[in-house]
Amino acid sequence: MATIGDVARVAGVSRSTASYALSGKRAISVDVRRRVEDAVRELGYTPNAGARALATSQTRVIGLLAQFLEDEFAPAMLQYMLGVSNTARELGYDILLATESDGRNALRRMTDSRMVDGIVLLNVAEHDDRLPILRDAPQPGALVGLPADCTGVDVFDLDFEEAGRLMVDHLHRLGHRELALVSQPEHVVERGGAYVWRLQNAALEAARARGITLHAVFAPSSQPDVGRELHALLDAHPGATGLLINNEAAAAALPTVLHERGLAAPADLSVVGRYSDEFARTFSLPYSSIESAPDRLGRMAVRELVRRIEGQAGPAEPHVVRFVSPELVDRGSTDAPRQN
Amino acid sequence: MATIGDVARVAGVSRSTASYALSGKRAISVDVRRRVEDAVRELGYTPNAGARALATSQTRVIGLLAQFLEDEFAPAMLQYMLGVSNTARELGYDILLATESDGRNALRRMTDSRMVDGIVLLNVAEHDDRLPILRDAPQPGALVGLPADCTGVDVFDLDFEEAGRLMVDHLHRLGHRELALVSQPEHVVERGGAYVWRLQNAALEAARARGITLHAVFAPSSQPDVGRELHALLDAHPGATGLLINNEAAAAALPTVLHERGLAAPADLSVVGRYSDEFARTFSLPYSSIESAPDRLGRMAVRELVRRIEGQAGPAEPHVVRFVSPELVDRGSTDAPRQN
DNA sequence: GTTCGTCGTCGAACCGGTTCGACGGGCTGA
DNA sequence: TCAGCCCGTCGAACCGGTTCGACGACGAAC
Repeated sequence: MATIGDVARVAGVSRSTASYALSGKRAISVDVRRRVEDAVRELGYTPNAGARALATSQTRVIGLLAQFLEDEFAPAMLQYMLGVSNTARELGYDILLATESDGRNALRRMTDSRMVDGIVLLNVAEHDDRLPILRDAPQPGALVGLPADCTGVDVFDLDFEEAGRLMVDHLHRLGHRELALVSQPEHVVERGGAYVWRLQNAALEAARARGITLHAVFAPSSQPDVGRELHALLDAHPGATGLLINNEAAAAALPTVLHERGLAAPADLSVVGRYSDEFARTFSLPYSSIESAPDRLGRMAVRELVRRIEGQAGPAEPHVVRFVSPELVDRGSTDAPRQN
Repeated sequence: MATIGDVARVAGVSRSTASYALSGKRAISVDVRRRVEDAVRELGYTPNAGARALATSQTRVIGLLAQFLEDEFAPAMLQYMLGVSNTARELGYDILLATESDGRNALRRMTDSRMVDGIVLLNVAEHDDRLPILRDAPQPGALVGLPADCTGVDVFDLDFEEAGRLMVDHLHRLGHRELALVSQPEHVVERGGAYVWRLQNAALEAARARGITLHAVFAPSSQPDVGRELHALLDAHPGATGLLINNEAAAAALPTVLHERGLAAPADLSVVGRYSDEFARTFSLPYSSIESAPDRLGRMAVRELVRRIEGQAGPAEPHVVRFVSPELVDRGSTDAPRQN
């Protein structure tokens, strides 16, 4: 494999001159520059990443910590990963991926050994045990998901409160007076999935403010259990005319459940979900939904992270907490409640 | 950040001694070893990955090239990635992930700059344009998917021929005499997705050998188009009593389609798919299927790759082409055809 | 005709590890 | 008692880049 020394020899210059010719950090005569470039082509020279990292303390790699937990719906996760990965590439960074369940270990490994210039954390819990480690690390970090304490990192998330209000408002405006909200399973909440609460509390608050009923339940995030839970929910609240779904697995199971009960949306039941458009397409979900914008969030996180890595963000520029406003994608699954 | 020089100073030894104490490559007195270990703990020392890579020409990173093409069903892809990633970690390797559509570029970047010790290629096409690059690279490569030319790499794939035969045999034995096979969309084939052909040809051959009819069609891999295509297929072949699905998107769409037509499996139609158990769970698919074993294939590929990286495979040990035997997971969606 | 500044290049040092050869001290065996 | 060997340690070189300071040549300004 060719080194910069080989390039220098072929071009008939010193190593440092070859380096400057390639980086452009000092003036170089056109003649020499051309000879160096020719040598690079001739030898098929590519700089050794390790050596460069050692010399510059920059790796041009971003660490991506994704956890695929038992009770998480993997296809939803994938889209965040792709948003991060594709944006990183556009900005000239590669992705070092950790999927292991012990995120703390992975994080420490990446940051301590300086394999990465920055870190993106997905699926951040309210009291995420990776955060203290990330704060102590010399590399900057960006999160997708809102923890209780945002100091020292840039944070991006959907505005789940607004999403909850939006769902309730939308159905209230159509005339619904009794709704049911299906959230992620309870242990996701216990583990610190605060977004579940954020949406649910805001929805309950909005319902109270408008004087309507909202039944809030947790449902499993695995098939086929979640289907059973949906049946139970509909049995328990025959008066509910609107369904809010903040649980990807439940959304995926709903078409079958409705079919089994001989119900149609919106004729018999209005339905609003919270998932991405891509997800809706993959699962053929015909329900209006709040776009959760995983690609956009991943993109925002990487953009800000790179800004910080490259120091365009001033040395002590304050950290950012940014919420994406929920948008309702109308797929025609809501209507005025049936009169009976 | 502490370096090995710091460790050495605190322990009162030379840098080389500290290094040997940690690597164990030379005999070290217990006293010195203890002092070095104490210093490591005290300083929180972790070796710098770039420096180590430079010195040893080993990065302990594996490059993973996954392509998420327009017409590919992403959730199916994810499972291969997880199989690779988790196995790599178990063996002490990290994953450098490339999801960009230009796999050639990503591959060249990783190998030329020596960011990785080896490469795993997912979703390998018959004449994959990444292969020539991989063969020229100094790092070993392992593939998931069977190309026309396997020289210079280790190859792992499901035995799609056997899978095709197995599907046909299974339904033939139950008494079916007219079947339909739904494959991936035609341009997946054109792009080089040879596994589509492999299964289809073997299925056609088996059908001919047994004197039964097999209608083979391509279907889109996106929702909701694939549903429409399934309806068209069932309209066109009312006499078909068995359905073979070699198309994840079609499998995901099938429950809805059957519902819409008022059909049940296996009462009205026997169904056999080809997808992973994990996939079946995610999409609540109640159909018997040939396990495509993505996690197992990913695992096998990484195992062999690491063996080769670490030189336990003899210097010129011949490369491996290994097929996973298909296994039919019975979910009760097949039965004798309805007499009418 | 000096002097000064700029341009282009080079040598050397450095980043943080690993590894080879050398070397002193203690032990063993003849 | 001395040669020879092994054990434990050290210094130096190396991996392949980048970057700093120095320096010669040349043109412009006085």
